[in-house]
Amino acid sequence: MSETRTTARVHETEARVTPEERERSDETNACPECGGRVVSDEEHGESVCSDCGLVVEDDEIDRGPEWRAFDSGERDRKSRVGTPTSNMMHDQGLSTDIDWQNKDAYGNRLNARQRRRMQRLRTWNERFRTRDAKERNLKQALGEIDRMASALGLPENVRETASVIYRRALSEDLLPGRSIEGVATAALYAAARQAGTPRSLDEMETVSRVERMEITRTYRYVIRELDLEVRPADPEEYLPRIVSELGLGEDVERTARGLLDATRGEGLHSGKSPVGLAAAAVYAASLLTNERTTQTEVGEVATISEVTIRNRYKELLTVSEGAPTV
DNA sequence: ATGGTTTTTACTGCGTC
DNA sequence: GACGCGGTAAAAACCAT
Repeated sequence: MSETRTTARVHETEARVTPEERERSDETNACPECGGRVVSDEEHGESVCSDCGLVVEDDEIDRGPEWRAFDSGERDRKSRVGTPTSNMMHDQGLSTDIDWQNKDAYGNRLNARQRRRMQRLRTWNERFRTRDAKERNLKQALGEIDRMASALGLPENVRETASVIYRRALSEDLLPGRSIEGVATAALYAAARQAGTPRSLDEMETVSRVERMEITRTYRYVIRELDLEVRPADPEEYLPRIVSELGLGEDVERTARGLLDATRGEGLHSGKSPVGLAAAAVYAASLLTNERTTQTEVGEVATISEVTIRNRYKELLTVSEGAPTV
């Protein structure tokens, strides 16, 4: 879905043309036949040459009132100029509303047969409209997912997964009451974890437009409702990124991985934040391999406090004492 | 809502460059 | 003196109940 760029621009905002400008521009327009002056005939939506009568443009939209009006009251009633269309409305304000009252245009009551008919029309009209709303919703969400994913440097397949999750959430009606942003973020968060390239909540928070609490709440909700199975993130999955962001070498990563493996069964990992463990492992490994870095630096790229790194890395080293790694 | 656990914040002292 | 590091206490956040 990467190449699906929206090619169809909805509507270029049309420059408003005041009647005066139209008059003026018409003056300058020459008739292609006889070279005479072309004037616009608003009443019929045509542009006509005043000399030879050639109709130059006949498909203009006539924005004028429907009939001639002789006084202001009549003008109000007969004008067909309504609310301007706007891109703020997803359908440009052009969708149809079918009145709930069972009356015809003259205010007369409809008979039973007509009422049933109208009821059916209402139903379908509503169905089409909500389908449109979902499409629009999806479009926005996918854009959002794309934006966040690239900000976090997440690969293509994660975006795929995220959009699948989002689609499912949408089709199971999980959206009402929740923000598009929030669900999109939750979907991406889940997708990243499933793909083995997790991003911490802090990172998600920095690229998302919704705040942490909503992300977690929505995330839990989505996971539960869709029965997504997400294992707790493995600290090792954070290693490559932390290491590379610090510009450390391959053996640091290997050593860190060794430390994590060596301590895996010791109950050290459970209940602790995976990022914290990973950060600590990297720091410890940097000591072991003499590729120095500082706790502060590691903490920064992993968004973890130095205190946590200190606590974790001491545990890592003492527990893995017996089994020297490399 | 509550309590237990983990993480963060803020502050301190020590040693080194 | 700035910096990296270690430690502590209290606050905040998180999670299961």
